[in-house]
Amino acid sequence: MNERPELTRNQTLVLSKLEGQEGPLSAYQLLDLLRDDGFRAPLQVYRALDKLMRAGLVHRLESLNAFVACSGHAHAHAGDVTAFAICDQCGQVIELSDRLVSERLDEWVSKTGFKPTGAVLEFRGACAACQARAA
Amino acid sequence: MNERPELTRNQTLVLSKLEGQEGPLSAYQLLDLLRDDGFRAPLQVYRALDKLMRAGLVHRLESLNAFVACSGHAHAHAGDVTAFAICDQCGQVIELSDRLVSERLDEWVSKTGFKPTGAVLEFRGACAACQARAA
DNA sequence: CGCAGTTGTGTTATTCTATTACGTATGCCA
DNA sequence: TGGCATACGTAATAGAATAACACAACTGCG
Ligand SMILES: [Zn+2]
Ligand SMILES: [Zn+2]
Ligand SMILES: [Zn+2]
Ligand SMILES: [Zn+2]
Repeated sequence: MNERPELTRNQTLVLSKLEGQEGPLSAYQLLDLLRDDGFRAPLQVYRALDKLMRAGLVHRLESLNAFVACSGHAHAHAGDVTAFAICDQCGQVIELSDRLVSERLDEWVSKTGFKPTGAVLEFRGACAACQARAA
Repeated sequence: MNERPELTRNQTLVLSKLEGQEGPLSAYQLLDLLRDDGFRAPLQVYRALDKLMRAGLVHRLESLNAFVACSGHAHAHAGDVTAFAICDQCGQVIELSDRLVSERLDEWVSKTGFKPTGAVLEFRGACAACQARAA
């Protein structure tokens, strides 16, 4: 479905930093992590992120102004909305995708006459591990 | 439920600008609109917005970095999640709130063990009027 | 081959968004 | 009166994203 396109050096570097990370990273955090690899300006990061997002390999978290590597198994979300559960304690992000939920949400919103083309669905709270830790 | 607290002059000014507007406004747009009323610095806007958001009178749209006056009738959303349908053509924002949808979403997310305390739900697309106009 | 079109790059500067820090004023209540 | 909470004004700074310009590499094509 979403064949991994050829990635350039910069794109590969950005993606690998995101993949080697539990939680999301901001563009400027990425920049700092990539200084040793020759990155000098924000635009180098943003351009790579842009490509990676269009390829579906990276997601942007609007409520954090940060980016995370896609964790969808075999790249599940084809057309379905993707939701994110962001733990405010440990920063971990869980990616959720479900055909049925997508359809129900679409239906709900469409009732108003609105025709959605995209959605931002981000839940904030505590992941299972952090709840256990707090108990 | 959410009795309107006493609002100060600055808070009243910010709220009235938002209420007299079809779509959302950024903090800096608000600042510009309020120069004649003596506003000089972003912080004056942000502080007022902060209070207004905590009072539930204003919402922040994460995907736009902008703010909109609450349009909930009689202040419906007490505990329920609020979703926003943002028209990318005309900028109008529709506020959606539904007990059943809230519960279903909560259920869905909770299945992973995640315990949500808040949510950002923003749909992008075209409102009914703009679809008609495009047809 | 020569050349246009596309994509990626590097650099600088600028814009837009949000917060920190510091000082002041005001009302409330012990 | 003194302490506390809330709001205010201003300046400086941090953080996020884009605009503008120039160059390199690759592709497809006449
Ligand atoms: Zn994904
Ligand atoms: Zn956690
Ligand atoms: Zn509302
Ligand atoms: Zn519209």
